[in-house]
Amino acid sequence: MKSDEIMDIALRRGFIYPSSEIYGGISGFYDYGHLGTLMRRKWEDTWRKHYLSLNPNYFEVDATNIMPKNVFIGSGHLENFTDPLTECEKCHSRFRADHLVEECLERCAEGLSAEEMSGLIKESEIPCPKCGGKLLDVKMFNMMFELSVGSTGDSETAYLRPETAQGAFLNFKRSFNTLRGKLPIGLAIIGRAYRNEISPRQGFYRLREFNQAELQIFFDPDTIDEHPDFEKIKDVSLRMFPLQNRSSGEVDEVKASELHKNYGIPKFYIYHLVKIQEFYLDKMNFPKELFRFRELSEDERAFYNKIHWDVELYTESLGGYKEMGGLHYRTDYDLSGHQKASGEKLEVNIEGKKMVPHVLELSFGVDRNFWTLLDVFYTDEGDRKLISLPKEVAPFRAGVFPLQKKEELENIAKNIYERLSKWFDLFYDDSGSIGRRYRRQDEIGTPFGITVDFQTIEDNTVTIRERDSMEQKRVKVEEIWKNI
RNA sequence: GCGGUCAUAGUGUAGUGGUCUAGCACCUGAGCCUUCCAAGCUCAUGACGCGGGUUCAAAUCCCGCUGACCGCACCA
Repeated sequence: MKSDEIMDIALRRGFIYPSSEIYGGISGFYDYGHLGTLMRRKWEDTWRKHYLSLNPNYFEVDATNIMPKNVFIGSGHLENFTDPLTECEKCHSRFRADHLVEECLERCAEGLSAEEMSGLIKESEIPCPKCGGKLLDVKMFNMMFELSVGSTGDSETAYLRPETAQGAFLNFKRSFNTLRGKLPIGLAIIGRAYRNEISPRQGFYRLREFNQAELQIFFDPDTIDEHPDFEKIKDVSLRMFPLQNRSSGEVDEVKASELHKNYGIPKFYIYHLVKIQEFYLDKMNFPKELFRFRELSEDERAFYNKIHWDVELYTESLGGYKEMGGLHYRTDYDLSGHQKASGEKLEVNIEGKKMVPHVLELSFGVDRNFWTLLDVFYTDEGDRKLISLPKEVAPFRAGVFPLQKKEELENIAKNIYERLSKWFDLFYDDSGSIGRRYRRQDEIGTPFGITVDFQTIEDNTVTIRERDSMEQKRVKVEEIWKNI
């Protein structure tokens, strides 16, 4: 299976490892090895460059992973991130208690406490939908990791953040002021988030501790149907998978301008769809057939997301199209929620116009994107395994090799390695045959091999070997940097 | 959480109570050879997931834990 082959390389070469492995590991947690760390950092750098350059008023900020309980009352996570579960006494199947109450009693279960739901289930004698057995008391299961901050006597309940986004909302007011009161402003956060999944499956896809890269754009809702650069992108074809295509499975290619005209999606939203697609197709080189925007139905999306399309990539090892990110129009849900819960005014005043800005969220799961790069670009040619990673995200840009282990060649090669290392991540290797060393680099996605041979001594040229074609060309040492 | 299957070097595996001081292949390291694509030769490193039990004796049988995989449920 492809996921086994990728995991094999990942473990053997140093991309990812199970966390706390020497103690037996822990489900849903992975560590990054030396190659994985290089690669993830490069993915994040590429992400930064791409999304922060969309507007001079977009910046990266950073926020803590631990936040006090009240934050999550304001954000709605304490209420909405909690699932009421009930278990069957007989067959031990577990069910969402609120869903059962809604289905069986045809009443709204929103806002009911665990006790109220237990009472309703007992009164109405709702049986186990599977075996008809008796259902036990409802227990609240919250997906957030709970912590107590401070010494036990006066400790305060806090949580590990379940998404990086909250940091941007909490810092909105100060950021807005320090960035001199302009809209739109964008606050990006790249960092860890935590969800206590009941049972994480699919290896690296659903993690309990994971990395997110998110950009929260705060804008004036009256301007949602305009974008200064819309003209430039109006003819771009977007790969859309709207709700009505669910049964056919077909992806429509729709021009940005038509998306506006025929589907009524606002221009500000469309502009960012275009930029996201550009990131995946042009920066990450994914074949366009593997990419699509998937529209979410009302019950799939969070209630506060007014418009929600997921970014999906076809990932063989994960069994089909999988969510890599999303573009969420969150309205003023977050800022208004925090304004209400904190008592702090989060509305802004621009030239006499008072408003709570609306939020467009670009949200990406870093680890999933990382895994999918390995999946999509991995090829087993039989006698050669390679990962055709785009050079921007490959852990190493090039390998530097002396053709043979001879001092006169090694000296030149080491010298090239040292000089170019200021600009590129390189890997120096002088052991084994030259072919073996090329193959080793192919397997970890290194795009180029720079080889010092006997001709180098005479005319100061080296060969540069390209990973995918295995073709070589001879260039002057001073011009290597232009060719890799 | 439940049910099923499983756990031996970095990876893939052999091993069915004593022949295990745990075999093999690939990988890795040192050396020889080698003027560009996994060649060859020599040598070397490295493993029974963790904890308990049964037994004269456990990689092997039993129990618990942890983890992986597959179903069910869960997945703002």
